[in-house]
Amino acid sequence: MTEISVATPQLLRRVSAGAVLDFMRASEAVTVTEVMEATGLTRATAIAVCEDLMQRGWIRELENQRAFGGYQKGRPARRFELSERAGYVLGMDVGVSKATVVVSDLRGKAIGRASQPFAEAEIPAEERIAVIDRTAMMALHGVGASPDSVLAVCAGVAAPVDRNGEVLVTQHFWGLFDVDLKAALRDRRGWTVLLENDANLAALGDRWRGAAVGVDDVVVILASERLGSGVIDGGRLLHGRGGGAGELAFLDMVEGVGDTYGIAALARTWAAVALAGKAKTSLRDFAAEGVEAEQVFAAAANGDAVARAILERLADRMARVIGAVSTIINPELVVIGGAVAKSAGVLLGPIAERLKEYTVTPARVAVSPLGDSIVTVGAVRCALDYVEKNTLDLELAVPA
Amino acid sequence: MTEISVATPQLLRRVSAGAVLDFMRASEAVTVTEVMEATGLTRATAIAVCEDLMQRGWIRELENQRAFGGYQKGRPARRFELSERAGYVLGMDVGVSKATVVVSDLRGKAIGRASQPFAEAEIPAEERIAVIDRTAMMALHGVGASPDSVLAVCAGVAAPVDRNGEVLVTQHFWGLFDVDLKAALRDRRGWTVLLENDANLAALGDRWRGAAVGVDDVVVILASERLGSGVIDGGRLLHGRGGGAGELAFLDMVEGVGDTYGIAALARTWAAVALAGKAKTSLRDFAAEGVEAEQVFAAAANGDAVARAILERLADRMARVIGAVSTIINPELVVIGGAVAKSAGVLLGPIAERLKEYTVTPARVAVSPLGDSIVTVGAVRCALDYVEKNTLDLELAVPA
DNA sequence: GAGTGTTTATTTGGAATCTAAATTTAGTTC
DNA sequence: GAACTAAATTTAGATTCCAAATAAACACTC
Repeated sequence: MTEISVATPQLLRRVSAGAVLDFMRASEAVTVTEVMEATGLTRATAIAVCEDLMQRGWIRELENQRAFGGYQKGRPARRFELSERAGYVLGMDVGVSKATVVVSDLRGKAIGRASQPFAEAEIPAEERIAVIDRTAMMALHGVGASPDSVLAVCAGVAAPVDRNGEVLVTQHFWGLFDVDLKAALRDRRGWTVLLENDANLAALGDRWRGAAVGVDDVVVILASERLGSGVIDGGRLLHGRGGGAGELAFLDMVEGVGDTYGIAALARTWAAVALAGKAKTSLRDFAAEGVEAEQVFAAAANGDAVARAILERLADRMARVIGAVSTIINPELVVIGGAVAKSAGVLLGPIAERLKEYTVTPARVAVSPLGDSIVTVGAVRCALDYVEKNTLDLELAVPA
Repeated sequence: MTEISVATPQLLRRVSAGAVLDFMRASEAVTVTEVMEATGLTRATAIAVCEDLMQRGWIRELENQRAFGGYQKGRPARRFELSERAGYVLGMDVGVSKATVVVSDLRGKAIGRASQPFAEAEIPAEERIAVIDRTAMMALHGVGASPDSVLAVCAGVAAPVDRNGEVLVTQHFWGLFDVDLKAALRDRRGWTVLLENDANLAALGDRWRGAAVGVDDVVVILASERLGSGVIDGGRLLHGRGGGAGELAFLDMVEGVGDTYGIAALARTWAAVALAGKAKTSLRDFAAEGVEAEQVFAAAANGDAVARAILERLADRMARVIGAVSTIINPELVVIGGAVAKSAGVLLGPIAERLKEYTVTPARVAVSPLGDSIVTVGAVRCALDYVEKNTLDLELAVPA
């Protein structure tokens, strides 16, 4: 599509086509009459737009119209449908120890997935990129999709990313390498790569298909190993100056902790301490070392006193964090996400109870059902957002 | 202007007119050629649009073109200019004890002002409205403007206001009366009234004409009597679910304070405590009661030890607040605003020094030059934003 | 002061896009 | 097969844009 700088008559078609496309994304097969009703366009225009979009490859016309619908009379309507396989998007979760890639069609259906570990935590940048690229190619190959058909890629990383997708502050492992993933994948595959903070993607993901569906003001806390959060206000992600919005490290100043550990990390640590100290009681069921967070939750469920004390402590800590967030951000809902979320349900009650002590505007608290795929789900959503916003500027590999 | 639901040819003119208007708002008298260069439109279209806007009354054509510019050759260009007096906006600061109203032209120039005290803190709603209305009429009368020429009104109140301008949570004095200012002024005067939290308006104001010009990620703390803040991220105000975003009451959980006092309130209180306790030393210059915050700042400047200790304490407290904000919101700049701002400059150094202890992403800190007019300045900006966004849907009282 | 050059205003023609209304097409119902 | 229905297509008219040509107003030079 040609670029449009000022208001030219072509802008109209652009607007109309966007409206029709939006409607089709939200529907199954549709008739022209339905398009007219949804968009307010006249029949002539609606048909012209549909034909336009067909030629570009974004939608297709169905055969066998008779097979559809329960209508009886009159000339049978043509039916159009989003060509959900006209292209694909990739959602990536680039963690410390592994890379995960999800292939999604244009309706957001995940149709492929691949995951590959990094050999070690501190491998060189190009090797890291090679692993990521290989994982992406594996995932694409698994669904028989060509790299040319990838319309956008979104990658989540555990570093602050500003709203332009730049990693400014070097932090954690990422800064050590400063892998320029955007340039690398653009050069190798010609892909458009969007970078985003993993907690921010978790927020997008959970708002799309998690506990926060339909909620415009929500904070999603990735709470397993470290605490980080993605903040959505009025449906928009908060970034801050350098992408650092949503950091929760101010807990340090309350408890003097050196870093912001998440639920799983703390459960493990506190359990290990309790075992080492050989306090009066229990945690009998655990091996003396290598205690896993899930074991602590399980023991608490079985009535183990020490484990329950740990959960109490966890709940209080989370209530403090959520209380502070509730006060300053005032979300409607706070979601606890990440791998630990499936266990964290038992914390909801205690957290809600204590929350009132720490804020006068307590948010609802929930756990995300998305588990550890919360970041890739968000990455897919982010890539789809880009594609949906830029559809009419994108060219498909196979238009006709 | 007729409402447009779908993409009709009139939409084009709308877009073009908007672009021309935006350019004219940012310029003095302009020629058609300048409009062409700024908007990309052709001469014919630019002229048509200008004539359109003239007919609606938003711009005017200048006589005596010869008088302008340093150009020499060719046919003299017609010159157009924003009709900055085509209508007015009102910016209101509705405080606990008084109401202030500023009249502004369409270029944002304050041309009138009036202020009226409320007889007592707890007067009935209708009386409160009557005072506000009377203040507005006084301000308008002062500049010879008719109520019909008011295009929008924005009022700042010390209560949470959500992004739709609704006061949800009843809080402080406001909730006691629940004055429905929007409906009252609409019914009485036919005005469109936008409600907004006072700290949010302070943020808009300071970003417009204060210390935060050009900064997209900024937090403005109204810090005189109570602490409240307005958060702007990516140029957009944060509201949260019920308009409560920007509350800073989580300090409570650090120091066990019952409410969130601001700088002036604390300076006064701590000074009074020091005097009552008759500690070892000084504050000699103050009367034993009725200590004012400014006196504390003045005494500190003169080397008074107790006063300096109070400032140290204030700086530490502010550093904690700003530290927490810096971490979770990550703004580029934090501005201290309100009446106390002019004295608070001496705190900037100590605050910046301590800030590093409380966050790893410290923001720059500044004081606002807007003093206690920061809220009305923001209210004017907010009302202008509304007018500028809706210009083509508004009708002027005197078009031709 | 007549000729030349520059800049702007105005007019004309053409293209894209929308709406609205009339006409054709393809099927159902009786 | 005639009447009816709903969708598709065609045609006409309006709006708005761009592009190019023409006209006007002024300055500068000789």
